[in-house]
Amino acid sequence: MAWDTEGTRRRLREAATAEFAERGLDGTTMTRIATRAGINKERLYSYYGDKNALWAVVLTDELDKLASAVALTGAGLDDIGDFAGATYDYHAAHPELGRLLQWEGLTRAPAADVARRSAHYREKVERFAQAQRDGLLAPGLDPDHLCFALIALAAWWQTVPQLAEMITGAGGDDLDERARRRAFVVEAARRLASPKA
Amino acid sequence: MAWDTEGTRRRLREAATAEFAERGLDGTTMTRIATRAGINKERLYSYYGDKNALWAVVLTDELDKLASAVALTGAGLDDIGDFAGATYDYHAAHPELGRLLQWEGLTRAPAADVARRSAHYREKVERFAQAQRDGLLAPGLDPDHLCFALIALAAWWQTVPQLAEMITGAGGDDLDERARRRAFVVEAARRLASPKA
DNA sequence: TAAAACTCCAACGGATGCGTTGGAATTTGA
DNA sequence: TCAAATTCCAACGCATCCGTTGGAGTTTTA
Repeated sequence: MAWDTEGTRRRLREAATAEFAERGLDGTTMTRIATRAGINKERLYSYYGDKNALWAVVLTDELDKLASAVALTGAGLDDIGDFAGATYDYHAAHPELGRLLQWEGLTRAPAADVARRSAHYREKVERFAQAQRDGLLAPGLDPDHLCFALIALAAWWQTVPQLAEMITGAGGDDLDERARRRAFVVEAARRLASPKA
Repeated sequence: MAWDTEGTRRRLREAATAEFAERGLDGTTMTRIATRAGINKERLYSYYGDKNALWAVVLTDELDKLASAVALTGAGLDDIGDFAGATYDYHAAHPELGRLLQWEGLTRAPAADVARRSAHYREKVERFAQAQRDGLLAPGLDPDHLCFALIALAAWWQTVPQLAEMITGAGGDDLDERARRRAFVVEAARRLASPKA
């Protein structure tokens, strides 16, 4: 059997991503990661250093995936709805990233990649502002707050799934409920941003 | 010095609330709680059992405080706005609750006090449904999803403060920004629920 | 063929945390 | 006055985890 060092690295990284998303930095043990990957613990340390370094690698990787995933194309009402829907879809399909960011936020650690993420969001806000000036979106709403609210609508479900289940009576694994939630998110985004009313 | 068992209980509970909100269930140590309260660890165990039981007590307490601070009186458009505003105010003034709920959301443990919390929310949802039938709220929106979205709008700021700061460019300790956020939440809630449009 | 790189395995030292225990003060109430 | 309750203190047994180490196979490369 030929060596596959890159495969070993990848399997370790994937196992670490899953474990970190599941249990956070504190709750994850290096032994569990190695066992999950089916690789010896010694390899884990020799490739990735200590636990904190591994955490940084995992988070940076997932942020890169996010950066190249969701885009805001136009700035009309339809685009707003699409954006909210796509964001909801991404979080529903990739709950690991949301969970990783939550763990990061709760541990009061300085957020990773602040500059790039800030620029990313400011570009979206500026697009909203322009759309407002063009009369495509409701005037009187702060575009930054609107942007933030759209993300809230899309991400809140994954953030407090227990609360979502208590209120709706169904879990996020229920496909029908998931579709209803998505439809609500899109409709709510449109109502929020609509220039009428 | 006279005994003050109730004070001892309270100090332990308050210390536990602060520590749990700060570090979560796993990250918190019983020794830290006792030290923070200035009370011996043995008292902590004799009063509250083990760590999980203490966690449940803390969470139930904080949810009770929220429930008695934020009431949904009527079901008209103004009441919806007031409800959203009051919820925002409470979370802004008591960020611990949001953090506790977030920790709970991240640990896959079954939520504490599910029955009572579910009943509490279902009562609100039912009120929304009735208001819809009366034509006071927008038809076509699932009342449970609407209820969930209102909480999202109010709580999301405290949940991901780093994200809020990246998007708005100001922190939650900025009083002007805080007022703008509150105004946005109230307005957004009204736009969401409004029967017009 | 020989050296270098990769992998597995078992076990260690040090640290931390949970929950408990035994003992000794102090205060309360009968 | 005396028993019960409250508090503090120090330490224990047990478990877990981190990060490392020494040794032994296997595969590649030179």
